[in-house]
Amino acid sequence: MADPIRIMIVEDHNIVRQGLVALLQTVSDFVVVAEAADGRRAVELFREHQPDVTLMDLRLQKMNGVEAIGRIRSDFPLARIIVLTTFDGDEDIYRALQAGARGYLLKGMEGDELMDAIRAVHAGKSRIPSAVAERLAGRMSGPVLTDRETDVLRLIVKGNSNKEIASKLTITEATVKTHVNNLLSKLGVSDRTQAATTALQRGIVHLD
Amino acid sequence: MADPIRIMIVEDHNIVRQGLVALLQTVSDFVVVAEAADGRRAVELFREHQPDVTLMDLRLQKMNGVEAIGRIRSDFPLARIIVLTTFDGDEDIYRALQAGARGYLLKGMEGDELMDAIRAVHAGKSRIPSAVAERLAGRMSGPVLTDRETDVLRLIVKGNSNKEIASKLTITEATVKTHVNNLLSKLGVSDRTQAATTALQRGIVHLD
DNA sequence: CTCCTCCTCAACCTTTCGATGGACCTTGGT
DNA sequence: ACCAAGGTCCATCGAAAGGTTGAGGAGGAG
Repeated sequence: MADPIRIMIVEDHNIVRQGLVALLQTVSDFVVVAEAADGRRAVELFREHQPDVTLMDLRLQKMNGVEAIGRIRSDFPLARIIVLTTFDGDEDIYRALQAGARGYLLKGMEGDELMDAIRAVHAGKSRIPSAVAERLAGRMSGPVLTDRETDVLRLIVKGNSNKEIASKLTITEATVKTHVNNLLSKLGVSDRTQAATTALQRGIVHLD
Repeated sequence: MADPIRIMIVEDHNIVRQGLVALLQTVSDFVVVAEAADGRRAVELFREHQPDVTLMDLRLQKMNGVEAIGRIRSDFPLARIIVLTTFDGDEDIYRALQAGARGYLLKGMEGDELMDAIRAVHAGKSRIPSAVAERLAGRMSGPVLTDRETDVLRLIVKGNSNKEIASKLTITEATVKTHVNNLLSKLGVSDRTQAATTALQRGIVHLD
């Protein structure tokens, strides 16, 4: 038999992570060599163990999954990382793949698919389920928010008025209104409350 | 050795559920007798297997966890159910305990605590971590939204204007404004967008 | 019965939003 | 060098939202 696949698991919910470990240990050619509960620790442990495949959730303490992927890949460009998350919205999928993830799995999938994906990614392939790929395509076709618009959107979600946004970005309220207008049309909604909820739904911003 | 504790797991994410099963199987006096991926199935399987302890997530397809708990407890008042979730906000904790849950655990806790909780609840005790209990106390002290206010809040989160809300509830816009005003002061916010985001954060309503 | 809460509605006023049109500037392609 | 495009910026105006006060009816608790 070939060498086992050495796996690192990055997941902030202890019970879930321990469950994943137990699940993967039931497969003879998998061995979990490291576990991390947050992004910073993930980067450290990757350096130390250099696992064959890394399973990474995106919502993490201290450093989010996307940033952790980026840092790991900048040190180890061949790192094979699979995102394993509970669908955080189109935007997160896109950013994770941009950062260098080779696979993107949803926790709702079957354990078998997880095993397959680990083997596939370990063999140098990538693994994007069609359901995820479709969302990605949708994101591509849709309009992309500019940096400034994203700034404004983030402040809207936090409950700021246009005046407050203007103050925080040191621009006039009129300018904020322009950005808000562009946001609304790009997001396909008609007011800021809808903008906030769809931004959360699509994962463009998060509540912390 | 005593009889093993017969456990049912209700969790919509397959991978997480299978991980939990694998984790619990590592303990000799636990045996997982049923698994459900949604609330309806949970009620069916409880009838069929009548497990000693049920681990239940709250965010489920077809029937949410709170409703499933209520139905199970109406048929089996002695059912011992532990909520195992990723903190959905104060409101869900309250509703789950109201519905008859004996324990409320967060997925971020250690596996040991899960095992302890299962044994404690099986022995007829209850298990509410202090972190959860504090939030519960906070909820108690805070003002409680009326039914109508909750209706309005739900429609606000969906992005409806006051006029649209009035139409959908078949009341006048003036009345809607009254409810909105009461909502804002009860939630301690100053506009509807903040109301929407804090409602999501506190788990009073959910995005689907 | 009476008190209290909730739901309902109205009038009035102030502030905020959203829509529109146009300015300047940088960037990349011709 | 040019100009086309997109991003950021700003002003004005009508519409919507929020604040305030007041008030009537229905239903439950004491």
